[in-house]
Formats: sequence, C-alpha cells, structure tokens
Amino acid sequence: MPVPRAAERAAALRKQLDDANYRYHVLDDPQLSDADYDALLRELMDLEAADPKLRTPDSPTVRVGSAIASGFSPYPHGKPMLSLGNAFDAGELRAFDERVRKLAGAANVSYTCELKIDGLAVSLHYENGAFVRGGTRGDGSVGEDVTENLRTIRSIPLKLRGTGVRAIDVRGEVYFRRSDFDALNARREAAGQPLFANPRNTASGALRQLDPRLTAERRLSFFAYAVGDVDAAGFPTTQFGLLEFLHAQGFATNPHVERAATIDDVIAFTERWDGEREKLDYEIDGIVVKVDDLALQEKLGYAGKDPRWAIAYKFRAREATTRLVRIGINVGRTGTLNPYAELEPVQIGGVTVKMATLHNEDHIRRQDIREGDVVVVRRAGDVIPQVVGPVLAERKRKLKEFSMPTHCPVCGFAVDHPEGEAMARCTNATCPAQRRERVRHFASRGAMDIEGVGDVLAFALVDAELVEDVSGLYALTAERLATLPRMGEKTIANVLANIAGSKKRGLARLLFGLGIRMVGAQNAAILAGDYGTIDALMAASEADLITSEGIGAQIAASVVLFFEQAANRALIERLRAAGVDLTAPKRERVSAGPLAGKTFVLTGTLPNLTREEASELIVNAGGKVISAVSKKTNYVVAGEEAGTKLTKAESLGIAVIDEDALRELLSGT
DNA sequence: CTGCCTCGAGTTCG
DNA sequence: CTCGAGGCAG
Repeated sequence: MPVPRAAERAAALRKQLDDANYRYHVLDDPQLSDADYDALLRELMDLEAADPKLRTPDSPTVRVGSAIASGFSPYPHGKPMLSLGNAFDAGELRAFDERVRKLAGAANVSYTCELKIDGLAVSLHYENGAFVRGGTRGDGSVGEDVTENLRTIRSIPLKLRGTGVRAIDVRGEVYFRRSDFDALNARREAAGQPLFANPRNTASGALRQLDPRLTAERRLSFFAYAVGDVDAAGFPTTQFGLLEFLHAQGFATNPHVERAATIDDVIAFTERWDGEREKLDYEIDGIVVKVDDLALQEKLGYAGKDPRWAIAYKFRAREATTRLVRIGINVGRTGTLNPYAELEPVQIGGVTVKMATLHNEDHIRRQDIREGDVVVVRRAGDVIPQVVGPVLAERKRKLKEFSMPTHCPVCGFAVDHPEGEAMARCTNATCPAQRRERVRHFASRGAMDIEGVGDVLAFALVDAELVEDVSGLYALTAERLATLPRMGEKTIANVLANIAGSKKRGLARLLFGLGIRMVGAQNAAILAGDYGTIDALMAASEADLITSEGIGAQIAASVVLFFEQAANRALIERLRAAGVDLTAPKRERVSAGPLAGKTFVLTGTLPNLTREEASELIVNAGGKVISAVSKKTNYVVAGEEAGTKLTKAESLGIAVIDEDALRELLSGT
C-alpha cells in the first residue's frame, strides 16, 4: 500500500502544477515562477519514482517525455482534417463571399477571422475528459500517432476543465514561439551545434522525434481552433462560440480572433495583420476566414476536399524552401573568396530567386549548409535573398561538408585565411578575377562614374587584354574597342567620351576608385581633403596619416603599403600622363548653416529627392549624413518602404521626419 | 579593455 | 541591407 501522505501530496502537487500550466499557457497570466514550477515538478517526479503506483496517465510529469518509440503508428482521423482553399488578394476574398452568399441565399453573412499560425496541424482525442491520443494531420484522413510527444506540450490540457464532454476530437496547430526558438538556437550555438533554420520546420521535426524527451526540451506550443467528431452537451452554434468553448475547456486559443460583419471587415483584418505580423511572438502565414454560423457551414458543405464555408487568405511569402544545387565561389576585387549558393529557382514574394550569398566559410559551417541540401531561403529586409539554413529532416543521404578551397578557383594561387578572420583571400594581386573587379569598381557610380563601363564591358576588356589595370581605360582607342562583340560606332564614341569625362572627377573619387584596402568613399574623401594632391598623400608616413580624422594605424598602414608597391606608383604615373586630375577640389567647409552639427540617416524612398540629392542638400547646409542609426543620430529621414533603420530610430526615440519636414529644416524655419 | 559608433565590402533581381 | 572590423571614448 502506498503511504497515504505521499499519495495526498502527489495529488496536491498535480493540481498545483496543472493550475500553473493553465494560468501560464491558456490564461497567459502566470503566477508561479519557472524555478518554483520546476521545483514542484521535481518533487512530484521523485514521489512517483519512489512509488510507481502513484503515477497517473494525466500527471504533469508525463510532459518531460517518456519511452523512446521505434516509429509512429498510423493515426486515422474520424472526420477528415480539412485543407482550405487559398485567396491571395482582396478580390479573391470578395469572390469567396459572393459564392457563400449566393449558396446561403442571404444578403449578408458574418465571418470569423483567425490568424493562420505557421505550424503543424494536429488532432487530439479526449474521452471522459482525459487526453487519450493525438496525431498529425498527414493526408487529412490518416496521420501519425504522436501521442507521447503531444503530452509534452504544456498548452495541451491533459484533462478538460469543463464537464459534459463525453468524447471530442480537438484540432489545432502546434507551433514554436519565436522566443522559445531563439532561446533554443542560442543554446545550440553555445554548444557548437548547427542552428535551426526556422520555427516551422523545427516544430515539425520536434513533433516527429522518436524520443519524447527531446520534444519536451524544444518547448512547443499549441492553439486550438476546431473540432472533429464530438459528443458533448451544450455545444455552441457559431465558430466564435466554439473558440470560447475550447478556451473554457482549458485549451489555449489565439486571442486575436474577430467577428467580421461583412467581407469588408474581413479585408480590413487581413490588411491590418499583414502589417503587424512581425510583432507577434509566433509566425503566421495568413488569415483563416470561416462562416461564423455552424449550421450554415453544414448547409454549405464541401466542394471536393475543400469546405465551401472557409478560405485561407495567404500573405505574400517572405520565405521558401528549395534545393541548394551547388556552392560556387566568387573572387572579389580585394581578393576575398565569396561563397554563393546556386539554388533551384523558387518564387519568394513575387520574384524568382536562384542565387544567394553565403557570406563566408564560417557562416556556412555554423549553419551546416551543404551542397544538395533543401534549404530555407528568405529575402532579408524583403530584398536580398539569404540562405537561412538547411532543413535537416530532408537530408536523406550523407552530404559532403563544405570547405573553402585552398587555392584560388580563378588563378590557382594559394588562399590566405588568417586565424580569427572571417574572409579568405587570394594572394595574387594580378589574379584576373581581382583585376576585372577592380576595373568594374573604378568605373562604378560612387567612384569615377564612367557610364557604359559596367560589369559586362569591364570584364570583357580585361578578358580580351585590352585593359590590364585601371589606367588602361584611358589608353583605349576606337579600333581596339571595335574588336569586342556588340560594340558599334555609336557605343564606342559614347564610352570613349565618358572615359575622357571621368578624368576630372577629382582626387577623392579617384582614391576610392583605386580600391586601397580599408579606404572607402568616406576615408577617401577625408584623405583627399587633408592632403589635396596625390603627391602629398604618397609622401605621407603612417605617423602623418593617423592625424587625420578617423584614420587609425591599420588604415594608415594599408595606405602606405599601397603606395610602396612599384606597380601602384607606375599606375599613378600612367594616370597622371593620361591627364587624370590628381588633386582635390577645395573642400568647402560648411561649418555654419541651418543644419550645423546635426547628423541625419536616410531610409526608404523620398517622394521628390534621390538619396544622393537629399544627402547633398543636408551636407551643404552644414549637416552630416551617416549610414547607421545610433544614439548620436539627430534625425531619421524616412520615405516609402523605410526599412529597419526606421524601427531602430523608433526604439531609440530619435526624431523621424519626412521630406517636407526636412525641407523646413533646410530653409531654417 | 570594452562597448559604441562608424565605415568597408559584397550583395539580388528586374 | 547585413556583417565584420577599425577607431576611439570612457
């Protein structure tokens, strides 16, 4: 016989832990700290371990996970689990509404709008108030039995709280909270394990773990939103009422649900959440719209597999999975080896993505990305595609780990990868890839701004050996250009005129164009302004150079090193002989002006000004334009489609102004 | 030495 | 836009 006091204590603990779970996961109003919860849970586990007879199937201790399964048995669904038709814009929602109203023979139909959680649909079966088993959606009629894993999810009640329910199948979504996902990845990073790519695929993997203890560690969550077969008294008559019913039974239901009286309200709901979805602690991929009246749902019925009474409005995707076919290597103008991913083309947010940067070797290893993997691809800031990580569950066979080549893929020279540095470099200064990139950079907009000499022509010139280094551009003749394909008379004349025109861009742009390591547009302008001529700069020692604002030992050393090279000195002489302006125009020091001492950051697209124009106006008024928002920023000028800088500004409480407000500041009013 | 503020470099698609 | 890393103030 168990000691009665132990049995009583176990029952009391169970009740306390159960209540704590309910308050935390369903009511979102925790009253017990995590540490206290863990202490109580451990006490109960000890009691149960000392006397196995004290164990009950609905004890909170099952949530830490029990025996390892060898595979999953099939889980047949009573009523099939639905798939929904999709709508991608307001027009398709209206068409859906019209169909519904016509079939219903009603002038107006009201709907419920629910967030479509990006997780995995599951079905949970309860008998006489207790959770008995649960399975994944599978093909809708048969899924996999993942009962033991579902037990570990704390927002799934092991006992129903209400009475009168004899049997019920509750449907809902298992998902990962972003905060739990980030914490999991932080733990993995600390342990040197590869990171998971996104919450959805990780949740899917976690639910299909054979060892429930691993599932328990992942901390999944659950929202209930529908029922299958049900045998209960006092069942609600609307979808909205159904959600309230589920909540009363102890299920977490999503709080952001609304009744919509008309399709216009539905559309307003979808638009609102498309903008606010980033603010949630979980990912949603759309809005589920259902006819609110359950009797009307029944009447409308099904068209094939899809119900006629519900539709899923899908947001434009920001993320997709595709296969990574190959990892290629580009060589940059500074010799950096830049790995990139060749992808099977995939649509993301309306564009086809087939390439994405992989940054560097470290990044690839940290994410454990390999050729042949199925990967998650995202458009960062909705523009530049990036490979977030592999979907490990899809890695069916062994794939080779990535390693950076030890020799330059273009010229075959040794690759230098200093300890502790992110980038590997080709050591050959005359590497054809580097020469091509240097010519392209020299002609680019921020540098000498030679229209017509973009990457295609720059590469062709180097490959055809018409241009060996940037000074070669000034030695080009019409006859030589004519030997290249697609170069007609007119094009040739234009290109030559533009090259000639670039001779008077001045020292600052030229310095930037030369591509000295660590000398970008900003530092080039500072050096040009301080030294005035290239001869003065070439004569400067490291000690001289570091007296310039923002120039430290490393940059100074890089500049000196560049001008020490005989090849570079010869290059400068050829530029001089060609008549290229090697002096800086007088730096107009605007220390007064309406914007004196103020710093600005530009983001987004302004209605009437380009970024360059806005920047020039600010500088001419004595202000300063910097690239990143920090506490020292005075104003953020935001236009259409402003990015993360706007968010940052808001969080730092920095003044955000539009173009009109900027003009007011400029005019000094 | 640390933490913040900058700048440099490479980035995709239409 | 993002990441890495240099410069510099505290």
